[in-house]
Amino acid sequence: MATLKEIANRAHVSVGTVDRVIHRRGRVSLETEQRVKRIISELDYKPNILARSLSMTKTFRFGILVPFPEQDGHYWELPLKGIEKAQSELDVYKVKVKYFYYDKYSEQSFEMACSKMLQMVRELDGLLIAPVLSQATEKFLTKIPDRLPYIFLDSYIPNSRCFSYIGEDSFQSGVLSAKLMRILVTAHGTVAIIKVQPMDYHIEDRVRGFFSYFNNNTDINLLTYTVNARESMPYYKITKKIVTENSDLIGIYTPNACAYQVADYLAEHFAGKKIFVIGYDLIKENISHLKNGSIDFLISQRSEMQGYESIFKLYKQVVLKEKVESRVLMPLDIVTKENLQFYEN
Amino acid sequence: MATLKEIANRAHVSVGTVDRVIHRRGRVSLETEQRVKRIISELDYKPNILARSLSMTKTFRFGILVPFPEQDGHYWELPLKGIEKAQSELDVYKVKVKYFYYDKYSEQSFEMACSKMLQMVRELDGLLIAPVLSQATEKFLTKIPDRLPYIFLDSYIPNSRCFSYIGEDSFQSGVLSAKLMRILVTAHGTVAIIKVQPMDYHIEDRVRGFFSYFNNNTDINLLTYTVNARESMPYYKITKKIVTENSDLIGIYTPNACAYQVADYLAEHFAGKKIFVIGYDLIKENISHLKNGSIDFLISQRSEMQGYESIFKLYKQVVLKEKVESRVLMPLDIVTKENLQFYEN
DNA sequence: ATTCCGCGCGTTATCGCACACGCAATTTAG
DNA sequence: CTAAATTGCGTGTGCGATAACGCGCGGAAT
Repeated sequence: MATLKEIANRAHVSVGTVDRVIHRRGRVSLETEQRVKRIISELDYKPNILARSLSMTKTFRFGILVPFPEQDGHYWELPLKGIEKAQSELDVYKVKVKYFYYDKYSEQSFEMACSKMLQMVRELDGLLIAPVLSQATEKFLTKIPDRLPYIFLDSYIPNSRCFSYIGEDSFQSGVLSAKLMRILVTAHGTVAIIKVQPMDYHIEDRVRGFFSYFNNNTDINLLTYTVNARESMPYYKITKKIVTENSDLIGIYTPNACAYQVADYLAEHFAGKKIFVIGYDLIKENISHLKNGSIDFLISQRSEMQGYESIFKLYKQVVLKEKVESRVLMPLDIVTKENLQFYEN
Repeated sequence: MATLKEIANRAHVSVGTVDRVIHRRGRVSLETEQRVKRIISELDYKPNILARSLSMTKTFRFGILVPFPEQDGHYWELPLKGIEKAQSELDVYKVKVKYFYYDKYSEQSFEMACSKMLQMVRELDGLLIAPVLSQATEKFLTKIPDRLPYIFLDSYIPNSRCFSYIGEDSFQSGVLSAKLMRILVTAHGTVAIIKVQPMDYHIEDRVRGFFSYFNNNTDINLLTYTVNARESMPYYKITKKIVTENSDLIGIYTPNACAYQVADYLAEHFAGKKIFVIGYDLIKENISHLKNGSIDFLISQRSEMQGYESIFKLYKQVVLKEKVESRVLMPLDIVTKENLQFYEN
C-alpha cells in the first residue's frame, strides 16, 4: 500500500514529479525519472483507484454499436441489460455509455448508425461493437480513428486491431449441442439442423461444431435446412417442411435464438411424437418452451454477462490502462427445465 | 448526483451537521434533523462510496469459519479462492478477512476454532460461517454477540438470525442429477446412490431430490449405499461392493465431491461395461476424470463464486448497510467434457 | 456573579491522487 | 547580449466524505 507521497519521499522529489513520471507528462530529467521508476517498481506501487477517480476531472464515454434490442427475438436486450448494470456500477468512476442501434438485416441502417457515431467520435473514448454484419463492419473499422480502442461483443472479425473479444467459442458450442443431442436421441433416425440466410459466421461455426461431433457416427442421419430470416414466419414453414419430409425425425438443432418458433410448430401440429429440440439463449419465448418441455436444452452463452464484462474490459483498458486478455470466452451453460430457475433474471 | 455540500446548502446548515444527521451522531436539533432528512430524500442523495472509503478511518474485519481447505478432496479451496479474490478487490475499501479453519469430522476442532474466534470477537465486524457441523454450529451461534451479523456459506441452519445464505438449492440439484441420469441410461437396470456418514443435511437433500425425480418411474432400480467418511478409501470399497452385488448396474450417483474415487475404481477394475457416473464440484481429480470419460456429468455449484459473493454480501450488509437478499442461490452448472474448459480456473 | 457543562452548530484537516500553476535555472532566439 | 522560451521541479487546490475540534450560548451548580 505505497502512496505517491511515500514514493516521493524515497526518491527525494515531490509528489508532482512522481505524478509527472507516472503520467508521462514530461518535464522530468532522465536521471530522476529513472530513480522514480525504480522506486515505483521496488515498492510495487499501485495507484489507489478510489482517489484517482475521485480526483479525475475527465469523464469517459463509450459508444455501443449493437442491433436493436428487440431483434433476434429480443435477444439483444440481454447483453444490453448487462451493459446497463456495468454502467451503473461504473457511474462513480465517471464512465458513461452512448448507444447506437442498427437493424441487423439492413446494411443501410448499420451505416446510418456508424455515421452518427463518427460524428461524435471526438467525444468517445472507446467502442463496443457487435459485428453482426461482418462486411459492413469491416468497412467501418477503417474509419475509426487510430487513437480509439474498440472491443467486439458476441462475434468477431479477424485481423482487426480490436483489443479484445467477448463471447462464446461458437464451434465448441456446436460440439456441446451435438453431444447433448447424442445423449437425448436413443433411437436411430434423422436430426435436422436449421441454417440461416443471410449467413452469419458465428452461427455457421456452431453448425460446423455440431457436424464435427457426429463425424464418424453413422446411425444418425444429419440433414441441413436453410431459412431466410427476412421472410415472415420462416421457422414455422421450415419446421413443417422438415416433419413432412422426414418420417424418422428425432431431433432438431436450432443454432440461434429462434428455437421457440420451431417448438411452437411442433407443439401445435406435431404433438404425437417426441422430437428433441436444442436451441440457444434465454429469451422469454425459449424459456417458456423449456418449461413446458417442447424445448429440451438451451445453451446459454451468458449474454448478460457478456455485456457486463465488455464494458468492464473497456474500463480496464481505457481508464485503468491495464492489459486485457484478447479473448474472453464465456461459459456455455447447459440449461434445462430443472436448473432454469437459477439462470433466469 | 447530489453531494453533501449541496444538501448542506439547501438545508442552510454545514456539511458537518448533515454528516451528523446521516450517521446519527447526535448534536443536532430535532428541527434541523428533520429538515436535512427531508432534503436528503428529496434529492435522493447517495453518498459517494469512493470518497467515503477514502476518508474512512475504520477498517472492517470479517471472520471466516470454514473447514480446512484440503478437506472434501480440496473442495474448500474453491470457495476460499473466491474469498481471497473478493478480499483483494475490497482491499481499497478497507476490508480484511481473518480465517478460522476446522476439521469437519471433529467437533472438538470446530470448538477450538470457535473459541479462537470468540477471543478476538471485538475486532470483528461480521462472520462468514460454513455450518457443516450443524449441531455444533447451533451451539456456537448462541455465543455470538448480538451486534455481530453473520452469513452462511454452502449450507444452512434454519431459525437462526443469519442475514443471508449463499449456496445451492440442494434438493433441486438432486433433481437435476436425476434428470441427467435418466437421459444417460437408455437400458433398464440399477442406479446406485452413495450416501455418507456422518450425515450431512446438505447431501441428504440432494439424495431426496434425486429420488423425488424418479418417484413414479419403474424401469430403473434405485439402490442406496452408505459409506463412512472416516474410514480409509471408503468409496473404493463401496464401489467394489456395488459392482459385485449388481450385475445390471448402469449408473452411480455420488452426491458429493468424491465421484473421482468411484471413477478411479471403475476405470481400474471395471473398464469393460460403461457405468454412468454423475458427481459434484470441479475439483482437480473430478476434472481429470471428466476429461477421460469416466465421469459423465459434474454438477458445479459455482463454489468460487459462492466465496466471492459471500464476502461481497458481508461488505454490503456491514459497510454499506444495504439490504441483502436472505437467500442467494447459485446456478447449478451442468459440466461435461465438452464445456468443461470454460468453467476451469 | 462566576464557573462549568452540554447543546447545536460551523470549521478544517485528512484520505490519495490529478493537474494547473508558479518559479528558478537554463537554453534558445533575435 | 538581452528577451523569450523551455526545462526541471515544487506548491496548492479540488474531488466528496469523515471526524476531530472549536466556539458561542444558555442553564445549572457553586
